Amino acid sequence: MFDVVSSRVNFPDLDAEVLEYWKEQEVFRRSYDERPDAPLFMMYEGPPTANGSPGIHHVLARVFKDVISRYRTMKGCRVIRKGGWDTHGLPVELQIEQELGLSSKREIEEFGIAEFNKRCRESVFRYVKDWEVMTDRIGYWVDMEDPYVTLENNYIETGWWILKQLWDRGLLYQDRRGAPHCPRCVSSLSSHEVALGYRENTPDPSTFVTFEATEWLGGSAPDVPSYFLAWTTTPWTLPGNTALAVSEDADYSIVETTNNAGGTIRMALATALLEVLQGDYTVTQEVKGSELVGLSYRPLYDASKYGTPIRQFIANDDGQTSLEDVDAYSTKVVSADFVSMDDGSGIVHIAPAFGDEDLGLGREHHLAFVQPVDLQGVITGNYPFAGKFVKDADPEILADLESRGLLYHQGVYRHTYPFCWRCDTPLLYYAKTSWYIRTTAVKDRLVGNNSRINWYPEHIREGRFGEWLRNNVDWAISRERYWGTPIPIWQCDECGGMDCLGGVEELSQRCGKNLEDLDLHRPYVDDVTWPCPSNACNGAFRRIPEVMDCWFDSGMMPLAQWHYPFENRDIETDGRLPADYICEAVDQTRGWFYSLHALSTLMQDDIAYRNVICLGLILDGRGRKMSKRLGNIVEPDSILDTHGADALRWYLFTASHPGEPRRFSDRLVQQTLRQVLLTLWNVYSFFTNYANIDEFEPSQIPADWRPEAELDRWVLAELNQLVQVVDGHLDNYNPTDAGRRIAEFIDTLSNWYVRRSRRRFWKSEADADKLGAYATLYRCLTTVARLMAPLAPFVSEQMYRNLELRFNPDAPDSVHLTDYPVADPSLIDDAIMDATRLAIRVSSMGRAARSKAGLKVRQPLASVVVRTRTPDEAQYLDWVSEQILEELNIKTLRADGIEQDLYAQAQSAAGDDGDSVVAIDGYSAALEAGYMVAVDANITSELADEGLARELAHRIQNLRKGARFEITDHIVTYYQGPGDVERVMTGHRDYIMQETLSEALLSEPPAEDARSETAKVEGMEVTLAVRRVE
RNA sequence: GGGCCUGUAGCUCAGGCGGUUAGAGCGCAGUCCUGAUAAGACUGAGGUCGUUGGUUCGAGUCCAUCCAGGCCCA
Repeated sequence: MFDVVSSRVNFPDLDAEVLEYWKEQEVFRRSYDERPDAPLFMMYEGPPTANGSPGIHHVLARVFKDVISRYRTMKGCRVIRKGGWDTHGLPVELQIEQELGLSSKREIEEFGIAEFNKRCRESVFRYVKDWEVMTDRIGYWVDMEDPYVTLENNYIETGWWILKQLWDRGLLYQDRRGAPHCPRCVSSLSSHEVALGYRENTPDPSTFVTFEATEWLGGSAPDVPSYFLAWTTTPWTLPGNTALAVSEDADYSIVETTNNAGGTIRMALATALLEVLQGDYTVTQEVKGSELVGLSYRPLYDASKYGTPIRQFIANDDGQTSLEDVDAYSTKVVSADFVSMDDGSGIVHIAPAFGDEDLGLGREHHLAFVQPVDLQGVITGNYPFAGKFVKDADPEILADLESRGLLYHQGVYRHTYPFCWRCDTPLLYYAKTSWYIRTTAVKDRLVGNNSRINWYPEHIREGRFGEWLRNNVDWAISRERYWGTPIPIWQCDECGGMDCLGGVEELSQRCGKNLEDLDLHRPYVDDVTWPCPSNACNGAFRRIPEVMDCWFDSGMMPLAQWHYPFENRDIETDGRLPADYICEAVDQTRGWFYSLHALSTLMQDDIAYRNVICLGLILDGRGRKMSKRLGNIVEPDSILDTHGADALRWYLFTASHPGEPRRFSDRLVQQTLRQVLLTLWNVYSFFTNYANIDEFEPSQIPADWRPEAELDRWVLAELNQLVQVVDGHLDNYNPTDAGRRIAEFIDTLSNWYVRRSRRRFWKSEADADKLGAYATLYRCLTTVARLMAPLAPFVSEQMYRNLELRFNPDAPDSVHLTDYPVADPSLIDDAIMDATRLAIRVSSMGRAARSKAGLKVRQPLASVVVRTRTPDEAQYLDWVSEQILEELNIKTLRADGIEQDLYAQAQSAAGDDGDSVVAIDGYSAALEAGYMVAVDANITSELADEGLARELAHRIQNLRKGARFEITDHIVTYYQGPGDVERVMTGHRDYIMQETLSEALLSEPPAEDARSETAKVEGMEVTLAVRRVE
């Protein structure tokens, strides 16, 4: 006997039962422990930061990771999926800063780095429990008992080893760059972090400033005051100006105009941008940018007069440049290729201490370097506006220039500007030293290796990711912060000598102490020092203060999760490198996808992953991005508690293709549940109910059984084709189309196979046809359960256990330990699939024809005429006529040539209206795409009686149902009504008794204990009643 | 400003190489069917397939332009 399956199912309860079963049976562990020789399939878990509760977008990534892993397991692989936690980084620090009420680095240091980092460490695991519960609940199988954790010493040590390799190869270097800098956090931000904080329509001063020329075209000093007109949105950088840049090939104009005081002046600016001039002017000369190059001008603020040190880029012997102190500086016009002719004046103010392009230009032309702003964004020196925060200094600088007649024009410019995503402070571009990995050295390999990665969707490879790689710049890996992997570089505080350490043992040797038990984090690692080994030097080696970008942490997980090379050296060859599969959302293109790719190209010159699904964003029901700020984040819990995990998973898989953004709402999940899972469940419930009544058991199916009945052959053809298609889709990392195809099959199975086969299950005799029906439906259900197991692991497990495991103690304990179904091509028969599709279509049209003519299906009709489009189809029609006649409740299918005639009549009656139903010649005819189905609208009294008999049987059935009788209960039926009822009850006695399991039809008032109902039936008042026979 | 993606019914989505009258589900209105079904069937309303051009005998599909939205980057 099968377990009784109620059609009322509570999926969340079912989930809990299955989870319990998996736990008892240790199914997940066994899915890899019990197949030591199976080929490996590596899934890398992109580590989440557990410093917040998981949201629905985390569920999305996790179920996509899971579905492929489960599929590969069923295909016979041993799937390694080690969990991981990302535990370092600014987000963690920010949270603790807020909790402690700290607002600057100074306050953190006063509070104490040791205690601060201790709080960071604790906070990271605060939400781990939530994550574990969610992960379990959605059926994501990942090893959470032995995860990799980026804060562990072993993990950090692998990072040190990697940096040491790069150091030895000259790929790790320190450089001064213009980097986005947050003056509140006093730290550079990575490009990834900058991206989080762009804000549109930020107003900034649009400032046109004049720089007075000390030399003019022709060489001598000008006779009238002459200026270069430059534009900036950051007046606070003007004290740092040491050059002006023009575009060599562009046209520039010298114009004559009057200044505010009414005097005549000359100005140079780009011809293309003359429109920025305010009043009347005359163009006196046109020149190329190249002719302006080399001309000198007076700085707006001569640094030597305002107490700001002056340095200058000097060429070294090795072709590099260094900054050296100088007493004075000259300022001149240089050429640069980045000068825009779209806005400004075509002459760009250059301050090497700030922008990165400016810095580059400074190096190239050996410009002076003036830095009048400190890292907190405060103006230094003795400028009139010294001591102010840069943005507050802006108006004062403008006023000062105005008073000196050097401000040509000012307005407001709205543009997109980056703010610190943590604290909303506007970022400053600030030239300072950072550590870099020279990824540009392997740029060609980055691009080349990328071509070997299978991206889903494919366009990411050459599009977003390829574009990013082709524009690769060196990776800034240092952060002037506290909670992160410390950079293992020590420097002598006297002579500046440097050393990079590649492991704890190496460090122990260097300092002469056993550091095995040292916490490798700050501040402890900062206490490790040793005397400078250089003979002439009395200094000490101290660690540089920076920690690493946490993207480096996650990018090194392929090696660090195994503590390579200190342990597990065999990962080089045993298939654990590279990953077969990773999956994250598209925002990881420049995050984890890149850091994995960059590090494996640098370290192994190989790809880090073979296949990657890049998920689109998950949007709310109105199509907006989910964010804490908008408060539209959907909590997975409420969805899981109402609809269960499979419904949520199924929805996420099938709603749209992985790369597309997807809208999410409770309603859509519920729709999925009803349409797919509930439909399947009801087929399953139907099957088990009747199988139990008939005492059918799987062992009754002969080993060499083949389907004979048309319906069976058809549905098994569909099933085997489904297996082929679904297997292909999953093999191709496409759960979306796999799920959609399964859903289609479930719909067909329920609404045609079972619908048309019901009588075969009901009938009392146990013949070969009935066994065939059971064997067929059994096979469909068990196969579908396995097919959908990777997508909907809970319901498929439940079905598997009841349908298969229960009867076969030798079967694997879980559907997830079974083999994925393999199609039997010999059962795939295109002809029968086409024929049945025709039957479904004709039936649909027949229903339309009946409906239009008011002929309800319960009323039998004499005949139907069908016109098909091709002779092949006429053949098929013959084949499936029985299905059609039964479905439409019609006696005969006429195929005596009448169809052509009727079709012509119907067409002319329909006129221009292509698809329609028309009444012609006693028929009601439906037309559609060249087909016609015409039903005979004539109802003889004999047919009418038969219809009434069915109507009465139907009413009796409803009474049975209302009285909650078992399907197999026998009854006595009472009836009272006019002569028509009496006649039909007598004339169709056998039919009605058989349909309703009545032992007697009594024309008398019902017994007291009978369930009774009086109603109008086709205009007649009829009383019907049923009583169960014990 | 640059790159990538997306625009098909009120909503969510299908529409292999261009080819009869562009489809499904949900929702709405109505009718019907049902002893598996919280389901299902039928009818109806709802589409200038984002715009404008082009290629073609023929374009939702191919090309170009523009518009709108999204993501990423400046």
